[in-house]
Amino acid sequence: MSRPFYHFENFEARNSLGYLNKRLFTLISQAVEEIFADQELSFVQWVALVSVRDDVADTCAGIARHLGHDSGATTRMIDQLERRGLLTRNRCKTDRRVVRLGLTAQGRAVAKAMTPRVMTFWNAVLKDFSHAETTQLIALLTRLLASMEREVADQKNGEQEETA
Amino acid sequence: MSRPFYHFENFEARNSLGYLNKRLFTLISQAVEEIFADQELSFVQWVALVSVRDDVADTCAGIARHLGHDSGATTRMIDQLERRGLLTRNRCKTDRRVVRLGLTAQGRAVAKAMTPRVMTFWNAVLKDFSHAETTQLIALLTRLLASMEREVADQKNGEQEETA
DNA sequence: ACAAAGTACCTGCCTAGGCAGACATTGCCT
DNA sequence: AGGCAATGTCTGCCTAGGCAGGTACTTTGT
Repeated sequence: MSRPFYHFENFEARNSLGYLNKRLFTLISQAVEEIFADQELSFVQWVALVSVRDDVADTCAGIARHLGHDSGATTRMIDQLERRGLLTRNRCKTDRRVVRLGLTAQGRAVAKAMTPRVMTFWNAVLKDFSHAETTQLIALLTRLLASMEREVADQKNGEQEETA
Repeated sequence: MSRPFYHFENFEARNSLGYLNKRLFTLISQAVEEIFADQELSFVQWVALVSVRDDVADTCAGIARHLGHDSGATTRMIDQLERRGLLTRNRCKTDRRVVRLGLTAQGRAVAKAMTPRVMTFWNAVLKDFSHAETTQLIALLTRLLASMEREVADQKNGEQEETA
């Protein structure tokens, strides 16, 4: 364990990863919802669509894990995508608990049409960043994410030991 | 404008700032709410408290801007903090639209008691990061935030021109 | 073979935050 | 002075997501 980074002198909002992340999340959400507004598609719905297309997740539970969401909320989100004909549900034959998701032709078309919009948006936001800087930012965030996942897992284990 | 960073080959979830930020936000929220659970305090309530204490914002509207939140939601959040005796509302004498916020002794105590918890948490998450890396991550995120704010402002101006 | 635990899905309930609208007050501009 | 936009605050209404519970199914352990 290295010397702690935060201490009472340097710990303030502008300097805090929590605050920066929260603020970024709010702004990104607003901007991205704007991008999808004419398709009445939300950011998480788009992530769900792309996840299914790219075989990252093909079940409700998988998408919920991927997004770090509640499985109940995910069911309802998928309901909407299904109702609008962007994807289909199919009860799995070999494991009858599972409902497998698949894109419809329309779902595929929407995902394809939206991708360049999102890319253009991000390239505009990143226009003053060198590729090296962007790459490094992504690398650091990826490490932070992994570290957070470990931390949350540890918290959970701690609780289980307490109750045991 | 530099060469665009994202193109069809490298644009995927694990690589996307939007996805990374969203995922981090979810995990950070869970972890931080956990930290405050015994005080029945949420992350945004804590930010509000600290904002008032440090003179970053002393009105509902100011806190709403600071957090990038809706002013209606902020009113209700402040209601809770007031009801629990952590801060007070005072109608401003010179500008009678404004309600000035101030911490109570209890609010000050809570803010003081929570700070080390949050610091400890972040230091644990960052234990595998050198100070140089953390500093750079914060710097990059700060630049990204500024860039996002410009982008959102531009979007808004664009809309206004359309309707005009 | 069978009980127990775990997993996937779905449903009601609750809360936080966004949006639109109302009101009071202030500042600006003619 | 008088109209009018802008600001701060607050209130209903709506939606998304968390939580708890219930059912169906599968896996694991005895």
